[in-house]
Amino acid sequence: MQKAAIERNNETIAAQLTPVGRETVQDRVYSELRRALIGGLFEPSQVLTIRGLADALITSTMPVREALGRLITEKALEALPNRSVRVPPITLERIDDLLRARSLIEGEAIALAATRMNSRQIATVEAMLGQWDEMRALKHKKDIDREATLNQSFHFEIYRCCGSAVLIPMIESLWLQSGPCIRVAIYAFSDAGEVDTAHYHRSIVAALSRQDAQAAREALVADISRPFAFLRDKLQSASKEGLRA
Amino acid sequence: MQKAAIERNNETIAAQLTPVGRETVQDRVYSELRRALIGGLFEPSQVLTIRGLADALITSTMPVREALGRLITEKALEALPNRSVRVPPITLERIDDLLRARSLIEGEAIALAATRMNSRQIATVEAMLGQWDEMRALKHKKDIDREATLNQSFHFEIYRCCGSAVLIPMIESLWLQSGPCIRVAIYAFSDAGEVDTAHYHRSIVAALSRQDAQAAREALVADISRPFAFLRDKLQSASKEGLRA
DNA sequence: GCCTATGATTTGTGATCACACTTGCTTTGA
DNA sequence: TCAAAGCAAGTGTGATCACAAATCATAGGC
Repeated sequence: MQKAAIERNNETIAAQLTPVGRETVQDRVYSELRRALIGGLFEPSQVLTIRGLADALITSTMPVREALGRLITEKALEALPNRSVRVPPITLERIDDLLRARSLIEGEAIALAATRMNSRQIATVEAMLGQWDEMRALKHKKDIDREATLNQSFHFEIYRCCGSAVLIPMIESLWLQSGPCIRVAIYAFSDAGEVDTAHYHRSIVAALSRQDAQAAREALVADISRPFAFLRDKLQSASKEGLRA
Repeated sequence: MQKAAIERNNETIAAQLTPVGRETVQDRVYSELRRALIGGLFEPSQVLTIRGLADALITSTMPVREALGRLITEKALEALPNRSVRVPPITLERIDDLLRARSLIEGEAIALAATRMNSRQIATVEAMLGQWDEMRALKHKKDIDREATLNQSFHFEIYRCCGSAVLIPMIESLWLQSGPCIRVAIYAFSDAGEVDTAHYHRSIVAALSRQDAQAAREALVADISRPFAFLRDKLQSASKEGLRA
């Protein structure tokens, strides 16, 4: 019987080869736009055009328009009555609204994670803490993008442990929505001698490692509140300036 | 100066005319599919094809594929690795997951609404309660669709008062995701002599009218838990049957 | 000089076509 | 008789075209 031998042969080949994956152009465009939005590459109120993005990404309009449609439904972008699309502007109400939603949902996610993380998973996030300190020690000209990426990985590594397939996409949507706002705040931070972010992360990890859900939630809320509060103050003083002028 | 007169004239005309709206085909397709999903017209695990839907809706494939893409990003539909799309199947984990998320977010929304609703808004939902009783009294062959629609209006009328532009789309997404599950439960309910839904709604309105956020939240959670719990039991006994067979 | 109207350009939307991949059935060969 | 190869129908994806609406610029009139 040849069959079993052929089967075995195929299996050894399969073990050595890594699946090639069949990502569509649309998926790549979508991911790229997500990355740009969370990273704050687009500024609030900026208008995006299908053809402009298609040219920038070197594709046709088709994948771009579908990606834009998806981003609009998750409120990462906004469809104006003129049918043009822009990244949502920052308002005081929106900042408070986003912060409340993020505290609620990410708080719930981390509380769940606190009761479910095993020691290996905790070790992973602890290692990321180390990475963070390391980068900080080197202090190579404040690489904001790397810091932001690491921060994102840190949070989502934890959220993934909550075991909820419903909450995680919602958190991603919230990050997408708050991305442009946060980036504005981060830049302002970096000018105004920022406070120690690592401190909050350390208390999060500490709470997780002793399975203290409530403490983890509180530490997380403190962590994500900081840039929002900063941005809030900045916006309020700016609007006062505007009134005075 | 004619200008002011013309302006006035235009305004009086504008006051009499109702905006015609420029809904695109894509929007209509999207709304229609949403309605179908929340209403449970599609059953869990059912596969949907672009061309099939386009034929059913009498349009081309273009609006349909964009609408499907949007529904996939909000997890109302599921993209299989084969690139075909289906409505997500029901599992026990998913039921618990959805119920937890809905309790959390809709609970927060109603708690916010409880502190913000004015007497006119409360009167509106009270009136809906009356409508409900009325329909119930007539008892015309248990019009499940009308009941479901009224139930949806009742809930969203309240949620709209929470004043959060972030929470409401999330709630809509959750209804979209739980629509197919709920419908299965509702049908089972109607077979198994259902309990009094109106009771829960009455206690919700009572809590709202005395601005008791905590009581409103609890009543709401009890209301939305019921079909989920029912479905959960049904699924568990079904899987036991499956094992026995 | 400022406002209004007319034209050109840009932009989103929908339809159609071409292509690649999947799926299911039929046929063929051992 | 059964399994594998091959063929055909179906399906998603991306590109291009046609059209309508919006935006912008320029010219004309008060």
